[in-house]
Amino acid sequence: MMMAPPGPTQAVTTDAALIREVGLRLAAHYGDLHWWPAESPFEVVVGAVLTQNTAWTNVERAIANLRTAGLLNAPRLRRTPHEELEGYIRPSGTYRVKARRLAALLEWLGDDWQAALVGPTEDVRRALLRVPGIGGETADAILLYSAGHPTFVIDAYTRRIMTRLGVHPAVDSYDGWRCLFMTALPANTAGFNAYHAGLVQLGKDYCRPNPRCEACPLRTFCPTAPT
DNA sequence: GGCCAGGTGTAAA
DNA sequence: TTTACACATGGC
Repeated sequence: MMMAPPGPTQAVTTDAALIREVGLRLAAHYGDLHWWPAESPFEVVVGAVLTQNTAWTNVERAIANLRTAGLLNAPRLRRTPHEELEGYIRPSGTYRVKARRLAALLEWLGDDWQAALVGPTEDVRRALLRVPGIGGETADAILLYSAGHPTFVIDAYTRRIMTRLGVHPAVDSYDGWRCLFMTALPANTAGFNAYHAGLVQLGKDYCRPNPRCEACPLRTFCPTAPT
């Protein structure tokens, strides 16, 4: 990966070392997060699709609708008429698109959805990515948070935080970012879970679009933060 | 009121 | 191959 030559005040380090250091600081600040705001593994699957380009609060309303209707299980949700499904998930936005994507995913998963996610991580991941509407982030969120596979989830928070920290992948793509993290960190489900959870929390608490650098636990080695 | 949110696929340039 | 756009609701 490309490295800028260290400036006079910048410690000599690699992106990988920086990523590991960020992980330590996130853990020190937030503790060992095990996280996805869902009550069951199947909710993770549904939520992963519904949260595409959408605030989580809107996803919660949609999931609440499905829960009230008793549809938070694969066999029932899979057999729900399409227009009815659209109605339930409407609060999550882009609901026609998401209803179609959810239906395609449920169809691929089948009634025994957990069985469909068993196998070598990269094999299952490739299969998920062939489902229309399931891209890298959605696939990795399902694999990590619902099925316990050791894969790293890249999202808008991850990119924003790391970019501000001066970390850039060799290739600025989803897989480029994922490769950077998977290379830098030991392949460990709980570790990936806690790290990503910490990034999201940091992105909400401090590293917002308008950042609150003063109290950020990463400010001391973030080149973007005012000194 | 306008901007944006834990993306993805498609169609123009 | 890169860039732009559609999808759409609700919170700030």
